[in-house]
Amino acid sequence: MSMHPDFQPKPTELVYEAVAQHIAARIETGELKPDEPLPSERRLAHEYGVSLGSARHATRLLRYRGLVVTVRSKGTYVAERPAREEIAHARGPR
Amino acid sequence: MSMHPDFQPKPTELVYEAVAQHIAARIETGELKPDEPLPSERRLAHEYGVSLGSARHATRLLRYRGLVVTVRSKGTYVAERPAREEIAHARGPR
Amino acid sequence: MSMHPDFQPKPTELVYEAVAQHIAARIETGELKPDEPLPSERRLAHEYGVSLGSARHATRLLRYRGLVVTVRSKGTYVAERPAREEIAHARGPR
Amino acid sequence: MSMHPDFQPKPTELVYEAVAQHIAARIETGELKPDEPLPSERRLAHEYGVSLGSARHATRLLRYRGLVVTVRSKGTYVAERPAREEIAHARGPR
DNA sequence: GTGGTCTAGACCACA
DNA sequence: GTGGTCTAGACCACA
Repeated sequence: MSMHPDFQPKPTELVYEAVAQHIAARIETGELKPDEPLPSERRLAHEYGVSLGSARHATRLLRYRGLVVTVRSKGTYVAERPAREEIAHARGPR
Repeated sequence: MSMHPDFQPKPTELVYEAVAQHIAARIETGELKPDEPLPSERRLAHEYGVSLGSARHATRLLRYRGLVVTVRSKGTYVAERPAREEIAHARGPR
Repeated sequence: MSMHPDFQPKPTELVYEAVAQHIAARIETGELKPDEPLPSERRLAHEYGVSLGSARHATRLLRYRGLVVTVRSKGTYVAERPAREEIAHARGPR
Repeated sequence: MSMHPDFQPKPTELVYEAVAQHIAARIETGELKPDEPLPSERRLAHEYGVSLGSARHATRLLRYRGLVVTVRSKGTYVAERPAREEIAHARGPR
């Protein structure tokens, strides 16, 4: 169903949280680079085999966490590294 | 971003409505006078920092409201005062 | 290109008008019945091989002409016969 | 004025013919490759320092001569080689 | 050099 | 998963 073999949410997990963490990992590993666009929300929904609403919830979560920035009518982009680290600190060091 | 310092649409506002109201105010104050041409739609898009489509939507609105008249291939002009007042009355006094 | 073999707009025609008339004919023949939903605008765009904007323009036209009613977030439906006939009369018999 | 140093139409030449021939030469030399888009007509007008109308006249000429194909709302593209040669023959060998 | 039409495709509010 | 809004930018008809 999903195009991402690593993406196997446990039945107990929230689907949008699982998607968000999977995308976050793709950013962390550099597969998705700063200032590059994420796939569109429709495409993410399709790639992960989830509903459009869940894909949106996932990108909203990433936005709140500072990992991505959304430009209306243009797309959602991976945030630049400094912005991402500031946010990570605000939530406390790992 | 925009050349008009007063023009700061809130993210919740419709962009074309905000542009239309800003232009309407410029007509009201006499900055744009009867029978004078508005800036072209391309120029309005640039001045307000919006897409051509939104600028066109804004002038269409002003046309419906009787504030301007459009002549194809020529331009869009501020309507003469009587026409503007008729319309204003039809919608009821403020 | 398009899924509707009858749909062959001439290059001189307005695309959205051609799409609107083709859909109107499908309503007239009973292929699309009162209170039934039209295909979504995205689907219409795909079926007729036009952009989403043109498909939207076509349904807007049908709405103005009273042939369909649109419910936001739900879809666009074929208007009930009485409403359609009122409108047709208002424009005069053919 | 113009960005193309080679482009120096003689005062006796038709401007659009001179532009068309300059673009034809850019295709011939491979600077503009098959299936690649030409600059937009607005951009061509700017690059060659001519009016928008002259730029359009030039691309229309190239279209008649089979050197480019225009896709409405998309752009104008260098024709594939076979198509170009057929046309050249129809006009007689060089 | 204007307004008109059109493409392709993004996110948003809502149900 | 719909219609609504919006971006960016193409060619077209006309004056």
